[in-house]
Amino acid sequence: MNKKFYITTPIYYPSAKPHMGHAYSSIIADFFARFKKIDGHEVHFLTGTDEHGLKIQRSAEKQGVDTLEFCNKISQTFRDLSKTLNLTNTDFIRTTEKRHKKTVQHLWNELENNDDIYLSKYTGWYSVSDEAFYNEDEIEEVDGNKIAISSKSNVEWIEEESYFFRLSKWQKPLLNYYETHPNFIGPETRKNEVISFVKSGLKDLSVSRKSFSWGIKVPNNKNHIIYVWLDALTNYLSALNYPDTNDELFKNFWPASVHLIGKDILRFHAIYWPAFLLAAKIELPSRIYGHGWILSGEEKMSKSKGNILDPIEIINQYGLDPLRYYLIKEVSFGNDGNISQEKLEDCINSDLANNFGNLCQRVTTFAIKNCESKIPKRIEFQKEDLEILDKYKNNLDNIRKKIDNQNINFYIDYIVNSLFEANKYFNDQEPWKKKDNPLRLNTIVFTGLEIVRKISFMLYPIIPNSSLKALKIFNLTEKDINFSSIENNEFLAKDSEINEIDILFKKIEKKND
RNA sequence: GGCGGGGUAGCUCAGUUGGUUAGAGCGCAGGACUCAUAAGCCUGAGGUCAGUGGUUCGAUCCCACUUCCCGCUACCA
Repeated sequence: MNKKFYITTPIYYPSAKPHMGHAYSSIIADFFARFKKIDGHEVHFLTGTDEHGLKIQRSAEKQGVDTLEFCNKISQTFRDLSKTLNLTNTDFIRTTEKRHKKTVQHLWNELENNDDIYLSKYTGWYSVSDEAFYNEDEIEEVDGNKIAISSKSNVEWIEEESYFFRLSKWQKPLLNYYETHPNFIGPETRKNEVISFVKSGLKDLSVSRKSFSWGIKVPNNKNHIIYVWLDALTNYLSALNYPDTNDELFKNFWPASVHLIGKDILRFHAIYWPAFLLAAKIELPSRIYGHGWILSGEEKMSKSKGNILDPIEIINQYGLDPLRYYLIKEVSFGNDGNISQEKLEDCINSDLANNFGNLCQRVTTFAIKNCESKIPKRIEFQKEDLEILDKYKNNLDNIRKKIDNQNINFYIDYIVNSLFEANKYFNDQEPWKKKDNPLRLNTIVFTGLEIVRKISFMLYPIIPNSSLKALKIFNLTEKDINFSSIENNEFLAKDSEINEIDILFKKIEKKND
């Protein structure tokens, strides 16, 4: 039986068009999905859109369009983004789909039957203009009017009937779970935040709303709709056809291997979600990972600052793979990352064009000119050849381990180092001086080609299109890529034709200022 | 305010369970080569590892204080 891997992105809230943060989450998820795929796993990779809630309803009203039509349109832009980013997602779920409603209502019933949901009243100081509730200590009285201290807007006392989830009951089980499953939340600092939050005490959670209608109805009370988070989180299950636990998808892929999310929604994933699952007696996902934000030059991107880097525009200008590579390489995974167009250009020139692209080119061209355009047949490895080739062999398990710990930076640093070594190898061996020694020349060329092939395999999860382009040198295609085969030093078919390839990455001409 | 993380080369960041000359990439300067996208390779410049005090034979790494930055501190997601 194949090993299974189930990874999810957040489902995106389509109240606005996709931005770099969405692109980042998706690209990273795709990286893991592709890596696991070439490492022999059966992969389920889910992304989608979260389409309920007051904000969506209002946005649609504002534009005077039907709410579902509004969602259809914006959800499509996210579907398009998946294409643009070349994601290998195996499904795309929308919370407005029937399959999802069915699952959410089933889960609701489970929770209610287990006495984890009860009907009560929600009370609090509400500001209509802020759309927010405030605590007693966040308001003050001025001229007999209650106002919110932070925004100075009027607040009114609201009492609304609401269903509650007994979150408080799960405080101890959650803490216990965190302790017995130290890898449940990553990275470590986020885990600490979550734990300290839970330790500070959990109140029951209001899980229904009466004030608006755009959502999934509470099964036995049509006046209420289900709180968006209980709704949204459930997508990870509905995409596997839960509650049909005999369904192949569910049997194969639950519990999820990784829910990849941004740090801003960690609480919902690391506290509410596991609490819901515990209450419904469903197994918990293996890992929740909250990555950082993508910032533009130290600041959050904002229109007024004019520092927005729109993923689509960047891709149109530089291409997809450079963006994928840059985001994965330059952002220290787990932390916030500062990106800039200038750094992106530097990265393209030094890493992709000069280092990887040029390596492919120099080795290939040399082989074409000196080995009759064929992969050398007669070779005899020497110490220095095996030294560089065997290094890969000895690192595969280590790389797998690092990937399972989401240590993306290790992975890409390993590749970059390999590129330096490869270029150095070719330099030191000086095959252009070995024209009177065909055996040696052939061996060096073969070794060079093997290295290009190994590195191209490793680069596939990061820059799939470029990797495949490079592999055309050897007539290799996607189905040939196999991570384990990196330890094979004689993978390439000897005596087979070598193809000339176009330049992989064009250098960016930088402006002089 | 409380809890947590952090301040390391011009820039982005690693690292040290305390031990002789503190690392990488980019950028910068010089050199040898020429297969290659004037790419690659070699060498070098550049840091009082935020500050002060303490523990220690010895601290960038441990402790205390100071200072600056950031995150979390429940129902907008």
